[in-house]
Amino acid sequence: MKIDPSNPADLSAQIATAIRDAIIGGHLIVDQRLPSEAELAEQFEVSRPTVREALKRLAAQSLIRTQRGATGGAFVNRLSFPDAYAQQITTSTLLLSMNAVSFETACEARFALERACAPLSAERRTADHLATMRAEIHRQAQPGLTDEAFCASDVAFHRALVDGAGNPVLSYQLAGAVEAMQPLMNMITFTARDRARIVALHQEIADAAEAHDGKAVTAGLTALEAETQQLAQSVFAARAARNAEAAGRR
Amino acid sequence: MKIDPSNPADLSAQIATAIRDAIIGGHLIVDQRLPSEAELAEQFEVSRPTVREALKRLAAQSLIRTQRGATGGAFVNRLSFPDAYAQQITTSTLLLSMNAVSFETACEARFALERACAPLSAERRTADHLATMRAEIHRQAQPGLTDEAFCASDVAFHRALVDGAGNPVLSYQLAGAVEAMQPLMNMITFTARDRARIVALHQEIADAAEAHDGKAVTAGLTALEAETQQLAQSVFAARAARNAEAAGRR
DNA sequence: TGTAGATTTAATGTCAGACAATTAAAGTCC
DNA sequence: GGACTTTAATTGTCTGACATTAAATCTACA
Repeated sequence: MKIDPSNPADLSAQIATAIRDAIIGGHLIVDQRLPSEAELAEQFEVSRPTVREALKRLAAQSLIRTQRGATGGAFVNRLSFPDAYAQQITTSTLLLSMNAVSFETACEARFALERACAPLSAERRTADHLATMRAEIHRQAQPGLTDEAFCASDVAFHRALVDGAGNPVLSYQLAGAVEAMQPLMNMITFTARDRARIVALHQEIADAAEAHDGKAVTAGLTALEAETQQLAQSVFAARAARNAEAAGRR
Repeated sequence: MKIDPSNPADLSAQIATAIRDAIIGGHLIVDQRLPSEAELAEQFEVSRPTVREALKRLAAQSLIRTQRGATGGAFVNRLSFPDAYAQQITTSTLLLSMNAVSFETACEARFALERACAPLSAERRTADHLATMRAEIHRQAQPGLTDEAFCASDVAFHRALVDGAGNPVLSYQLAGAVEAMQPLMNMITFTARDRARIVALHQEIADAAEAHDGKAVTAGLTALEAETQQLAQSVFAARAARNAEAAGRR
């Protein structure tokens, strides 16, 4: 494992890449201890701070963990599902917020992916998943709920639906799609009538899931997508009109 | 923006979190320059190496980029789709390889997600996407292709299908699901007959996409999933039998 | 002999100060 | 006014040191 000192890239980036490749390539296995920082510095012929910067890069991606003390050091970390969820969500959220992705595009992607889970979830959902969905529906129907709380409950409902598919890989992939929508959804103000329509559709979906009717779950999601898209469109149109009017008065 | 020196977590981790939150929360906007390392060190009341470690953590997640020179410094980075793809793929790949996820589970998730793109792709695919799919099918039919090359072409085919949906968010989400399967697929040896069946199904899918027939694309993917699952099962069963026999001889 | 406590040791975490490399801007000369 | 030089600011890297942590080892005493 060597690095190229003539490479214009940072030494710490090169070292991080070298170690990352070793992990991905299976040369370093889970829970294996890496050489100490001093040893790595010697191996790569750089100073300890440079090695440390490389290790911090890897730690930021949950590829390694460090322990202090006599038998401490850096260890190859088993990337857990929760860690992967978290990374997936921040990446997706930032991607959407920084790239002027239209609500329409994001919403379409989200519901398309969610429909992918519908048949599996209808088949396999447990009583637990169903109970979560019902509980969230109940919360959503309460008056006086803030828009943010309503959105958060919406996310919880959909996560329960997705988790019902009993496929952790699917849940992981969907986490980003569902959670990253939340900031976009928070831009919408929901009237009581809007909420009632959404709650009714959630009810429909939960009923279909209870009846193990995958087709009906899919249909419910499609209706919910249409409802959401339409709602967003009208909210954005109203906002644009208000802005235009304000500009006219200036 | 302050940190807690009594917190047991690394100072560099705390600083990285503080800056990350500022970016996510919109207090730091894209292309904005962060204070210089020296200034950050003063603000947070830590040394420059500690600040640098924090910045490297953020750089590892593509949240910032750094420039040397007089007007250089750390800048909030616009998370590009390619960057997000790359992160998504490494995370997904590691998640699968480190967590003993069964081939069955991963395969199910992949095809479920891909079916989510089928109707959209059938509707919107351009001639370009179709051409890519045809080209990959042609490559897959060539004799003498290594298993790895066959798998790589398979991935390219499916990416073209997914990209055909014309939704970058969808493409991004799928990147992980499709690419992360490749290491698992590479564990399979394909006989000529296996390949022929897969190529035939790809042909079917491409034809359906050309005819804008979303249902047929979905059906093709479902058939391909069944084929893949069955193939994997028989390969793994054969391997297990061989191992058992070898153990018996010992 | 066994165990509780003290000591040692090896590792990461942090700091201070310095120099090198890079790059844009300011200054200078023709 | 344009080409060249100088300057200044910033990141990249190095050296050496000390602080902190936690396991392993040693020691004293019952």
